[in-house]
Amino acid sequence: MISDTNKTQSETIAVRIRTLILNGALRPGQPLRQEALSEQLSVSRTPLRHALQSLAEEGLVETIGYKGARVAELDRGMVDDLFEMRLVLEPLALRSALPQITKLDLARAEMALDAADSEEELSRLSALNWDFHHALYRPSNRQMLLRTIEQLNKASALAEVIASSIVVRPKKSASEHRKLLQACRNGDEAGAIAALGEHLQLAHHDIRTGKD
Amino acid sequence: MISDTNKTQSETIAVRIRTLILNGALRPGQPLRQEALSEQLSVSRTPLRHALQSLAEEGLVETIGYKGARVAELDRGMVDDLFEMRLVLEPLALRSALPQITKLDLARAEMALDAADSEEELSRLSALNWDFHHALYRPSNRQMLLRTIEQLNKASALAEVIASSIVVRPKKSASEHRKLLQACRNGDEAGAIAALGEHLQLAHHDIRTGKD
DNA sequence: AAAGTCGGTATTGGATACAATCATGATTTC
DNA sequence: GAAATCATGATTGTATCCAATACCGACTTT
Repeated sequence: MISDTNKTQSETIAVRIRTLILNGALRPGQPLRQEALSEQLSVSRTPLRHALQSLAEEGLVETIGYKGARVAELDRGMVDDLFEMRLVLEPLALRSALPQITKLDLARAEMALDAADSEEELSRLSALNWDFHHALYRPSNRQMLLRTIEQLNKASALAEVIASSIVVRPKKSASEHRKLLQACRNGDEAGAIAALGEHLQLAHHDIRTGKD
Repeated sequence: MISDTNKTQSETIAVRIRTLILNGALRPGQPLRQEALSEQLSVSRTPLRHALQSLAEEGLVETIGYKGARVAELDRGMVDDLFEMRLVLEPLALRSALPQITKLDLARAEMALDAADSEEELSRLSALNWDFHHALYRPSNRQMLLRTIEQLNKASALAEVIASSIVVRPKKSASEHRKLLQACRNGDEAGAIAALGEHLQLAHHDIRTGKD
């Protein structure tokens, strides 16, 4: 998607750490020592700190001044918040996008679903999950809305990891996604909105039950 | 509110830059040279870059790899997004907060309003504006929701600066705020929600018309 | 013996020096 | 003469070193 030419190390490092978190290698609550991480990832502490800050603003890690950074812990209330917000914002984006959606967008969404079917790694799975949703919302051309939704999706990905609901989710998620995609193809706005709402509520439910 | 003891310079610098932006000293689109800013604020470039990154994640500045940072420019579509999101999320927070709101919260909200009446500086005004809204939403104890709303409010503050609607807004805003506060005092949920919706729509309208 | 204080160590935040990247203008080539 | 290329300057990103702060244990004092 984005050219790798401007590979500012801070960003690549942020991606790698995000991967570690979403794969469960770094568990929620675990402290992130700068020196250890920097040598493990073979970079200086400077870009590492930038990456940690980025992830902090994303909500994946919590950082306290002079004390350090930890992988974020999301309690049930936070997860409820996340999905309640997604449940009102994402239909908004979808409704705005549908009239302007192109075959290319739909193809992109389908590609993400196909790739997800044969993907095992959790971080890539959640990335593909976002690719799918993003493909459907992007035609709305509403940057601010999409930005906020993206943040919520990333945080949701962490919630799924915490809930360990990823073992069962992908299969169910796939069929829900297909149904949503089909409705979009048919230009069935009401059906698409309904499918999206269902999908989000099911995901929320599975995360809640899988949690504790 | 928060103890100043942990005054990590990055944060204090971020506050100062945010102040400069919200006061109009740094206009949207204006490039932010690291070296110039660092010597102007009497700090090294290291904490300055952290501050810029924070502001970037907040949406007040845009940063492009290896090219630099600029004060963010918000077009009409972005402003529309901001207020559409606020219009659905803030009533959510208010409704959750009202049942648990205390006299202390109401007093805090009123303090913010009183202080705003005699405040001239734009950045402090927008800070007080957020203090007021925050006081009403905080009892909901919904961290994620509040976090998102706070981001949207900060971006809205920048939008007001761009629109230069601050000259007229405060007066109107004040009465709207008073009405909202009174409804909260009376435990009138429906009235409070309505007042909040009105307030947001009026603010949105004024920013749109004042813009271009 | 308990509580508070003082010092040592580990870890983070900041300053400076260096490398990588981008932009601008001159120069060369067709 | 126009376009492409290369070199030079400006600006950002990164590494290393130093300072500030927090954590922890021993010691003193009552």
